[in-house]
Amino acid sequence: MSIATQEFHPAEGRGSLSNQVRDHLRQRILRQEWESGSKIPSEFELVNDYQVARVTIRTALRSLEAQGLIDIRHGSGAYIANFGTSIRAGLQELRSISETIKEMGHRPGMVHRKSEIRPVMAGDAEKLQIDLGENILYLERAITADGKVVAFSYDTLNITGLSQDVIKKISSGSIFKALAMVEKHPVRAMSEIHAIKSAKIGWGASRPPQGLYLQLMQTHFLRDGTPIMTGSTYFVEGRFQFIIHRTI
Amino acid sequence: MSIATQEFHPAEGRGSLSNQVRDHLRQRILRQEWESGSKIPSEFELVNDYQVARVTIRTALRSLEAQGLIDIRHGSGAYIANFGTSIRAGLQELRSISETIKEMGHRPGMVHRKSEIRPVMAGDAEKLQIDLGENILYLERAITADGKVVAFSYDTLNITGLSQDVIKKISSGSIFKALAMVEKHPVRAMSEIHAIKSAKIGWGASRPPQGLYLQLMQTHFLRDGTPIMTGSTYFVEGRFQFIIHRTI
DNA sequence: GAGTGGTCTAGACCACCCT
DNA sequence: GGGTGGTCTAGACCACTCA
Repeated sequence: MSIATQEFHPAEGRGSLSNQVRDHLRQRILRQEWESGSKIPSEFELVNDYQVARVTIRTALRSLEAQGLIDIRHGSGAYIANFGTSIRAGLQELRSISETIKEMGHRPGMVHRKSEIRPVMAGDAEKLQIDLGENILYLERAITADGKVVAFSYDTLNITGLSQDVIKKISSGSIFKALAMVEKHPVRAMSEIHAIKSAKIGWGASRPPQGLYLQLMQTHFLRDGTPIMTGSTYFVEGRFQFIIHRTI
Repeated sequence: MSIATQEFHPAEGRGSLSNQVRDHLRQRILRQEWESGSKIPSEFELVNDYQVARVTIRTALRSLEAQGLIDIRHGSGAYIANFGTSIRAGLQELRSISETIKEMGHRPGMVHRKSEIRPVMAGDAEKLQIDLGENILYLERAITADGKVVAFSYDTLNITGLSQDVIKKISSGSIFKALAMVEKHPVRAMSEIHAIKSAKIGWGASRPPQGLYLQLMQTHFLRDGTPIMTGSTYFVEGRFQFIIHRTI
């Protein structure tokens, strides 16, 4: 009948309505409002609860299915999927890694190893659509869960137009949060996926001995299509479960 | 104005209308009806050309964007993306690998190394939702492009209810084609993605010396939700370009 | 300001599951 | 046959781009 655990208040500037519904439902799922394997309310019930069109509910549900959180069965309903305690992420969704780690019940962390402003290199200049010689911000970071490294990230940011204050925040804290402050939230990314084994990637004590990673080579874009960041994130094989729901 | 290169005839049994439109547009793109970087017709023009609703056109275009074939810019239009000659595949789309290789202008091939009927093992029984002791079809295949191996595949098929004839076809030719004959087309798959390095994977002369692969551990499902096949495909790192379009 | 893509709505019809 | 998901339509309004 009613929306449990917490009210739903569609808000300005929090993304599309369907994404707001999706995020609300995701929280309800991750807080275990429904047991694993059990059925969530039907689309018609959700339409009533959230007071939105059915297509909007469906878009949200499809997205949750792509994240591996629910399993939709034609003519029957949508069921909570099994997703133990491993940190699971749907690949087609652009989300903060730290946010995902937190939602999955682990303690996220971030260690900045290097952050420097220097002229852009040729390949990155093309990807960021800026002129050679312009300054960029280069970052090397490690992302941790419960103190253990899950990924190493090497990124190049287009900082033209950003204030010193914002650049400082990016260099020390969360990139996404700092960019959000100045309305420069990345909304999409094109990624290439590779397997890589190298002893040159990463640093520190919790660097995996075998040096095996799932590499996401990506460029992030703002709403207006401007590239804002390009680089590679190396996920330590086995510490992060990437899933993908494939359809015809 | 009109639909170039070839007529569009929506047909029964060829999937949803939006997928038919998507496939028709994909062919037009891959046949280079438009130059790289140039603009394709607007949504309103396509609505007129294909005589379908705008939402249907949009669904098709979004799918092509996810495949990395076009680049959609708000307020401006959809443009043909750059995708050289490398074999590129969008991960979220469930397609025949051979079909993708062919469409990208290469010569696909398949080498069956092993195919045997034997009792199912514990892990696979659970994934295929069948009882322990039931017979399955186990396959080991190599997928080639221009004679060079791009992937090794180890799969277990649920063959309950399949005729000897169909099983024989599966064992020697294309799984998808054989299953399509008996209306058992897989329509979706849940995949886990891993990086793996192992000398035990693959066989033959064109096995990569470094043994580095992108592993897709997947289970395929029929339209009614029944699992039909489970297994792993190991893509030789560097010979297949997997991309993914990520959005908020 | 005209053109274009982004999103949402309300309603319709169909296919499928279950009892 | 009633409930549920899958798809499509027609129309609306908004945000963005570009001349």
